Amino acid sequence: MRVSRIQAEQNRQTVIDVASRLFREHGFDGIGLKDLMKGAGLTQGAFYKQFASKEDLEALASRRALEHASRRWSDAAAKNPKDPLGAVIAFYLSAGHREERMDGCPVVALGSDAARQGSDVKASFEAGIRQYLELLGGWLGDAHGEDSRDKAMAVLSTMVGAVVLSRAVNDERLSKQFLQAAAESVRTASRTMDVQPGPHQ
Amino acid sequence: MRVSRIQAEQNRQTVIDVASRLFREHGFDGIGLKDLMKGAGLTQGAFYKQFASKEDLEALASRRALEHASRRWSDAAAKNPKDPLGAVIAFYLSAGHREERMDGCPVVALGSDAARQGSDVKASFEAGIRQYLELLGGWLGDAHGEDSRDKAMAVLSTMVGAVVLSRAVNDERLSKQFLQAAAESVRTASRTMDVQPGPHQ
DNA sequence: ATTATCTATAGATCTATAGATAATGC
DNA sequence: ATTATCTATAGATCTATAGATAATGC
Repeated sequence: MRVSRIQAEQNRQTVIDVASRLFREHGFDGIGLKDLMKGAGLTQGAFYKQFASKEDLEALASRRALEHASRRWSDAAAKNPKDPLGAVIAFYLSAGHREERMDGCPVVALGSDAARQGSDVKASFEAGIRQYLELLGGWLGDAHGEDSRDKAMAVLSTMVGAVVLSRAVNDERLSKQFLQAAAESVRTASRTMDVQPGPHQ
Repeated sequence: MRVSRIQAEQNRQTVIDVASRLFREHGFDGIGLKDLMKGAGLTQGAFYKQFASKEDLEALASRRALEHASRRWSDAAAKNPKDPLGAVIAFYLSAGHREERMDGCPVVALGSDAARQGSDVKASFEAGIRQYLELLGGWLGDAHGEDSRDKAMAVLSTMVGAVVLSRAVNDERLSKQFLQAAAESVRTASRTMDVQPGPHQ
């Protein structure tokens, strides 16, 4: 029954990957250890040799999910260096992203849940959110410092909120409108920054 | 053990009120029927004479929570008719609202959870969200129709996203910045509307 | 007679632990 | 000898139902 240390480590990574997807799909409280382990091809008994508790895995899986998410932003930006923000908006505020809860942004999928969790889970979210902000700040006119950071925070808020709202309603038309209105608003806000240095300095 | 029809109806309403708060605090999956009923001073056995299922109560409690929330917006606006949007922003994007998960905006507290629920819960959210939009639209320059609706959707997205993000991080400073940056952004967006009719029309 | 609520329970599931097993790593 | 995983289980909790009880409503 025992496997090699390398295999064990790979199993551990698989569990984290699987959990990062299944937590997004079902919520932290919506899926049990048995099904999480089954998703990685293991049984529940193997869990506690790898993780201290379910909460431990929640924090690790959140970190993993947010790392993937910000890498996705970087990748989209790299493919469209002329308009990195536009590239990110194009997929983030799309119906496709709205539908892929399991692989989509973890802030949208688990943001309400994260607010109820302990500081380990929140630390994972905070690290990922800071990464989002760093990327956005770089695309929103980098000379202004404070100002571009505030703008990045407002833009991230708009993006996250729009997808949360688009997933919380039944009406496809209304749902789509949230995504489109947010995209329009973010584009306008970023253009305003380019043209006009703003009140600060 | 039997109570009057009037008392029974009041008990039912109490259960819905209690659930609207406890679901926001713990999530739909984070609290059981036993504790929900105990919160209303009843036992679990009384539940199924009043509600068809837990999901049924989830939908009713969501509707109740959103009704209270949009009434709170109306009340804040009524107390400050010169600047209704400013009044709503002042409490919605405050540290106080961030802390009161149990009584705060249900879209923030349960938005991620709602995305995983059935169409009854989503219908409750949709109705409440439409009410939010109607209020916002009225405060964002009413002559433009389509345009003010898009603006309302973007503003609501920013507000919801900012509070979700402010609750998902440990760092108080970062958390507060999300609220402040969103407030600044929404104020700017609403001012832009007043001064300038926009590209449409 | 009806019925809102109670106690009790069925049956499933949850997190976590214990002990067995079999392959690794020394 | 160590240990990653397995089966099995403890003890708690979950949703939902059954039957008893006692007060209402006719």
